[in-house]
Amino acid sequence: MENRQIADIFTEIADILDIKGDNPFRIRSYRNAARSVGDMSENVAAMAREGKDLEQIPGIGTSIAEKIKEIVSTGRLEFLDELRAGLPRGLTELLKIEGLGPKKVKLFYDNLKIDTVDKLEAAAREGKLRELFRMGDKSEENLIKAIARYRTGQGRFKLSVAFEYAQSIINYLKRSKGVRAIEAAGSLRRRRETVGDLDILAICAGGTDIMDRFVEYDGIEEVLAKGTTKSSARLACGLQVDVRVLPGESFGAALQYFTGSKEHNIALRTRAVERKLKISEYGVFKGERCLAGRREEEVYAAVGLPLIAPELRENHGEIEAAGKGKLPKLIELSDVRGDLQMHTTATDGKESVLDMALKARELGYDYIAITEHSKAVKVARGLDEKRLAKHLKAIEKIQEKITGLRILKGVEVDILPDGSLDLDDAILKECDVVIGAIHYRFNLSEKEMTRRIIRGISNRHLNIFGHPTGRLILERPSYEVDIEELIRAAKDCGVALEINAHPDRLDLRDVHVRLARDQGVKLVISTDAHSTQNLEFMRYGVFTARRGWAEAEDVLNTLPLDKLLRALKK
DNA sequence: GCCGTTTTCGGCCCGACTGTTTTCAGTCG
Repeated sequence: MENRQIADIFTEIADILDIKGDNPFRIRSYRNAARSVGDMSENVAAMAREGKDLEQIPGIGTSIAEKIKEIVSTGRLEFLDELRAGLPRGLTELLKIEGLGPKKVKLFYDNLKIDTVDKLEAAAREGKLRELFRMGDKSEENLIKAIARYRTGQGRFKLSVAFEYAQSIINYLKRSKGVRAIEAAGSLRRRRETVGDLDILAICAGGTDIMDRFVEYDGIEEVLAKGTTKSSARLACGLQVDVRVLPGESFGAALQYFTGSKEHNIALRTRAVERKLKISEYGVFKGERCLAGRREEEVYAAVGLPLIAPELRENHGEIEAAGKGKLPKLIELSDVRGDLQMHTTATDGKESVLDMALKARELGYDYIAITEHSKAVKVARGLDEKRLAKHLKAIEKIQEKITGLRILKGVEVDILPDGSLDLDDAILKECDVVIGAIHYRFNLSEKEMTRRIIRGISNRHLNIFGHPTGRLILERPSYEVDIEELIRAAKDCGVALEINAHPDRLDLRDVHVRLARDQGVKLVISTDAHSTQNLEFMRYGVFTARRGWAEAEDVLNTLPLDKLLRALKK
């Protein structure tokens, strides 16, 4: 059983209790438990079966631990069944509609027996909702719009997409009167792989026109709210953008607050309360007196902590680590000295080996590896042994034409369904870098897939396992694989795991990076570039590595060339 | 329902905006 399934059960419990108007703190406990389990890299069901102490998991106490055991052993939870019996199933779905919370869902259900999105829409269109307590025609109108958005399923956006919108809006807003500083906060600043909305913070002098200017931004489809300190709008692409204006003396506190995550902030504020302080988006206060707020560092310092990098702010142990001076020294983009996966016109890349090399040199790299597909990847015209041999010779020729950059001879060889490799050892031996990867037959059972991969990476010529889970963000889930067993096997085989930096992949993902790192498995960050432009994806891989607490020394392609080559040897 | 280096009971983060009111509940982040 996946952690996600267990988390979903607790979320449903929280939703139902919410609608019933239960104790809000009890509800929060279930939501915390859902998040905690959902974010775990270790399989909770397996932990339960092995008799491990579930109460060690943050947010899990006696009662919820018991419920997890029940779910794992019976596949059901009596408590949830009882809760469900009292309410129609569609009610919790209504909570997903923006602007609809538990109170209104209950109001609509109690008065009009509304328990589906369709019934809600019909009631709104017929003007029946406006007769209810504290409802009006405006509320109905907004609900109809929110239902339309819910139906088109606009949710989260890939980090790279959100990044580009944020940059464009910030450049536009910078030209407003009186803007002194402007920065994006939120999950974008934490570099989460997907972003739900943009939070843009600005310091402005008096008489600013930033909000007037913001609502005129030509990508905006609908203005949701407009005030002097906060405005919200939805772009045509569906992305919501919040802009907040703050006084300079609060900017650090606001940046801290709006960067989140919510869970990190709750933990930080709790720490403040223990010190008789209060943290809000305006500063750190002792009674009425403001102790800090201008800079983010001051906010953390006020509660006795060093600055915590935004990528770590998930309440995944970073506050404890900071308190003990044990924060990792996170890898930086400038630590990366080369890129170890890319494709050229020899297979499905768009540009030549020389063009890729020149661009890489421009980026300041010491080395790259050219790693074409093997023959199993037919759509990419993958190379067989003979064509690869010729290609390796061609790379040597091109190396003669370029100085200041080493072009490593590589290949991305497919691991076939039986775990054998798609190319003979004799040719793999000629390569400086051999990446193993999976590109087809994703539908094996977890057991078969894990066995396939472990057999594949056991090949003595294989150095790196590429895009280890095969997922495409928001498009395709990972194939089924026992990631912990895979990580152990990578360690045993001396194989590095790739953080594929392509913004559609980011694979390994953050929590698995951390798990691998904790086990002492080496990582590489590669762009999987299919064009010179794609080489700039490296930053997304570095973001992911940082979210996984990785330091430069965990990542092989921060090494100088000679050390890298030694490290790749098995 | 969870949690604890002052605690096993009594807390649990904090503020802005909307839409409905004429002082505030609900929702969001």
